[in-house]
Amino acid sequence: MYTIGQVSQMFNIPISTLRYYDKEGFFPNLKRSSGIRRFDEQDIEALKVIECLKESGLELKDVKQFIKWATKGSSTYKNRKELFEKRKIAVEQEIKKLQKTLNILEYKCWYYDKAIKDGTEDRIYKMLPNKLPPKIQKLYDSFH
Amino acid sequence: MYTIGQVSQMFNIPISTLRYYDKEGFFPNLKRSSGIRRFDEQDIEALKVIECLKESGLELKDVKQFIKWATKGSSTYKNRKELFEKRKIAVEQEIKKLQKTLNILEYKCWYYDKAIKDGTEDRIYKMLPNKLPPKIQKLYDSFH
DNA sequence: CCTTGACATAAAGTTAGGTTTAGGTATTAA
DNA sequence: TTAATACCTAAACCTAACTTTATGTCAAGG
Repeated sequence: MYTIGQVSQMFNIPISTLRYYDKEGFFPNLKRSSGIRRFDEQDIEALKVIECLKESGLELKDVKQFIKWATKGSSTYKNRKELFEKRKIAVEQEIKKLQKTLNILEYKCWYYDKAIKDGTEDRIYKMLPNKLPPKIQKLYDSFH
Repeated sequence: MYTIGQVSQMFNIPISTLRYYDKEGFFPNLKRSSGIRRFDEQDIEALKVIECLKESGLELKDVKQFIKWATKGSSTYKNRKELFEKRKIAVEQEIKKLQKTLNILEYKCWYYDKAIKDGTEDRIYKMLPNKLPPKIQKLYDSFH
């Protein structure tokens, strides 16, 4: 049995966050003695689940939904799988988008590196795209 | 010369967003005739810059800083490069984190796929980590 | 003359996931 | 006895990038 302060230390999560999770209903079985929260193994397990699902990029409302399904047992495996499947597709798209972003940034870095060396941007502006270094041209093409 | 409605259509950006950008000072040279905003080529160029920098994942306050530097000329190439360099490193880290997230999600998908096939999670719980399929074991190890 | 539509403003609302504040209780140590 | 801790609550605040709302101006068309 742990107090909120102990759980906070064990998981390195602010007390305010634990209270917030409680208020949001993430510890359906949390007990109290004379008003003070007492976290038992079940509550600690619930917290581990929250942490893990947050790690996988789920929003809290999805975590909540997942917990509901999990307490309903084996009839909800499909729902749970679909939840992760959807999130997986979203993450794959996020990664793709960030890789495009990275191309832009690498181009920008090259651009200003050259501007610094030349002392001016003029020579870059006058450069035809097909005269760019091959690697840079690839970057350039990837977002134009 | 364009009205706000025309610009909104040309760029597919809500009118409210354009007004917001204006209020935030992103169109330092925007003219008005009898109270109505008139966007000229310069303002359109400014908007293109905003769009491009937002594409590269910069926050509006960084976009603002960049514009300030850009109007100061060649003496700020270094500042501008550093801005992109920093953002580049941040994006690389975001991608790494998402790839870890993806590993968790792929594991979860495998897990529930198997639970659906078995009709129960029990057999997975009893499975030793070194008895997992090699690909799944790799995923599992990557976040444990 | 009246309505429609495009423009304008200021201020409040939205979202998520908390954090901070103000005020109160209960136990314990000096 | 009083001071320090650790706990409690409700409600306000935070960030970013907008969006919505309420209200108003102005010109053209029927």
